[in-house]
Amino acid sequence: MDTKHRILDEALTLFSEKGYANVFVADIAERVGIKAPSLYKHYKNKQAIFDAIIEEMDRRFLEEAGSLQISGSDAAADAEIYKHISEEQLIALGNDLFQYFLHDDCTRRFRKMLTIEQFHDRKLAAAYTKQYVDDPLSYQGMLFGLMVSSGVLQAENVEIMTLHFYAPIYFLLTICDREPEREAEARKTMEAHIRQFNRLYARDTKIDRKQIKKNHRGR
Amino acid sequence: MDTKHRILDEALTLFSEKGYANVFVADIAERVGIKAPSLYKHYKNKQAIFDAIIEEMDRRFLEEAGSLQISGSDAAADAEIYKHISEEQLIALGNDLFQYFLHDDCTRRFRKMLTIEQFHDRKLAAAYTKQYVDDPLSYQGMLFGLMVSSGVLQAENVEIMTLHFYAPIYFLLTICDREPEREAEARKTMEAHIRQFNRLYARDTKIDRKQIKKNHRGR
DNA sequence: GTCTATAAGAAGATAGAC
DNA sequence: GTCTATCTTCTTATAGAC
Repeated sequence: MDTKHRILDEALTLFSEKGYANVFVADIAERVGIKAPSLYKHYKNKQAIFDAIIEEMDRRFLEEAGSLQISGSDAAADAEIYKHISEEQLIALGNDLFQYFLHDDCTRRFRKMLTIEQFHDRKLAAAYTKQYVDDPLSYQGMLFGLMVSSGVLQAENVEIMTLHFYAPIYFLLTICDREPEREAEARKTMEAHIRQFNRLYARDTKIDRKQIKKNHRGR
Repeated sequence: MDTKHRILDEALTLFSEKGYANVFVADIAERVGIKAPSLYKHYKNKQAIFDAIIEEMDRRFLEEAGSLQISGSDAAADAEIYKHISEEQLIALGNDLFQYFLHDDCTRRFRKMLTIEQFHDRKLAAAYTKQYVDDPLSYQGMLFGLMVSSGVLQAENVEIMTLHFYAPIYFLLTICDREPEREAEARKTMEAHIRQFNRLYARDTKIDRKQIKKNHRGR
């Protein structure tokens, strides 16, 4: 990786941990293995580094069109799978989504950076909402629409169904960003969430009430 | 309000908008109507102002024991209401919860401040998780437990049911913190969320499938 | 492209008068 | 308790040699 790109990488790491204002140009330079003044040969100033990160990630998201997709592959392929999805497949895909958001180092650091900087100006607020609210809801809403059409799931309101699927995942994600040691717990909760979600919305599953009572006592 | 307290108030406003590092002692002083050096007669340094805010809010939350309670009143009273809750009551209480979190100026600014500073150290991360994750889930979980016991609602897993109730509300709240102009939309979504939540978990409501199809076409 | 030296300016904090 | 003046330190950024 060339110096210009390594600067962005190290800056993103630092910005995502301490926030823009608490990171000094010298800190970034040190991690790259150069002195601060050398950095100005690559970027006009500190703000230009931040802007370059935003631009780079914008480009990346557009390229992949993937951060919002459950499977990460293309929409047409997803659509076919989702028309006949099983509970286990739904869980697997929820896990993939979680895995991607949490363990792709770039998306994780970028999300944390946006979390810290989201109130700084309207552009960053809009970027956050697009990445983590509107785009995921729109893409997943399309998939759930397919599932309802094909009769796998049923709902009064598909948008709310999508919210019921995504909001808990988002919620658990923010916990892991803040306290990574809670990841195992969050993963278990997410699996239980998706199972219960699937049963609530499944077309033909009748809930066995005796089973419910038994589970209840067992805990 | 005395100067000492006005300093905290103005500092909280600034910290919640710009983050600790981007707020200068002179900014706080100016809003209070004094000069920066005068401020040091009230607090040892800038950090002490931040710490005092955290302490003050801790004290406030303990006193009210209220940020986590759906109704804001005491738990015993809530419990009685919730044993026989109707859909409209559930919505009303969701609205109250939303109203409180968004429009109590102190809690809103404090939440935004913690959002910005949550990655700064483990104490702040823990404070965030306690306030906006564990305490609400614990309190609301207790209420939903009552509702299940009394037979108003049913669920395989009450903790997940609570997550299904709270996570969408939390999600909508973060949208409003970031982009207040989306509040009206968020309130509508929240009402639809609670209605659908109630129907999904209601004990005796059979979903009318013809009605679903009709609604679906109608949109 | 990287370095050393350094300028320029900001921001936190103190001294001491009133 | 509030002010003006000032100190100190830190941080960004530039100049200019190699």
